Amino acid sequence: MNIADKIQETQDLLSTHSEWKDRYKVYAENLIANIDVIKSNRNRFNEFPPLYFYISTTNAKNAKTKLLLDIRYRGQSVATLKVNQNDITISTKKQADKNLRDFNCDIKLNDISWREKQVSEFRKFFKYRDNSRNDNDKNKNNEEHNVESLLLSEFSKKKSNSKQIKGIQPVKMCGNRFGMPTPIGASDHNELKYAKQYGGGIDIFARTGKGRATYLTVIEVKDEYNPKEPPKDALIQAIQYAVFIRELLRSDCGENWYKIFGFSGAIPKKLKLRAVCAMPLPDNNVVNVDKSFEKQTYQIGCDEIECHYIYFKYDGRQLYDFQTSL
DNA sequence: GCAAAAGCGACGAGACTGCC
DNA sequence: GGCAGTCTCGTCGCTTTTGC
Repeated sequence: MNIADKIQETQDLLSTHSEWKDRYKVYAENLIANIDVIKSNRNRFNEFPPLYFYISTTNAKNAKTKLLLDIRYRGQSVATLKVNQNDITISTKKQADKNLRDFNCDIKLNDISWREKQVSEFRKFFKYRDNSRNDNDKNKNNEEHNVESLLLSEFSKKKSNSKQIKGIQPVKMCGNRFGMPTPIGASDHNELKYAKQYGGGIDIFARTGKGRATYLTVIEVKDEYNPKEPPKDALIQAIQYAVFIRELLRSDCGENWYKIFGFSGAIPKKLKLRAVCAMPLPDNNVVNVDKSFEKQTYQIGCDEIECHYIYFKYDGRQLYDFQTSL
């Protein structure tokens, strides 16, 4: 099946199952209603790399009375932050076992105040820890989460002279990292499924470009170069998610989502979305990596999807030597 | 408890296309 | 073809956090 067929297949799937339209309409209304409360609560404390805040659609929806943020290290949840009118507390109840197993962290926090000394020790522990995980890990997904997290940090930089790729900013929810959900499962490259609220999340959702030429960009991340799963497979997955974003923006609640994604104007008549595969290349430079799809475009009605790649080197700790068509 | 460093919002300049 | 509109990026100054 070629890419145009994959796009058509995704569109057909989304029009056959229209359940998502109402659901995403309600999500958008809830998110917009809570933006002020999330922002004002979020302003009460700083982020502390290499720990980062993540918010889910569910927590954003319930933020009115209590804001819950997931604190992640290398993309893995290590604590939960609770913010309400009276206090800011942090807990590792759910994560303590894995914190010890994966990172040798034995600091347990039991819903204690954010300003306690123990909490600053918890932050310090991760700040001065070598950016790696213990070897007993059976779950390979974690490497992908780390690459994803490192890419997000890289893309979030504001000073252009320290950025590997200029003109890119992740879509965030009031300053928090945010996994954009979709109602489709595209992770099995053989079969696309409609998955209701259990669909795949977009690995990295960003705005790329400058000025008027700023486009929403779906980035599918892989943690290694695997000939059995070539860049084009990851690209197709990104395209399928981009088709969903296109359908979402062209639905009743599209204008709301466009605002949530960081734009202040109206949705352009001709909307351009970008789909990107991002993956590390092997060290030995032996692989003649596929760039054939660079800047290829596919029409969906008046709109279009443009294909790109981001390749880089990854040594298990950091990313370097970026190459991109963006 | 205080000074230095880091985080972060506000605002304006620069960049760059979409639309008339 | 040109300019208005709308982004990213740079700078500034305030706030939070760290380190001693």
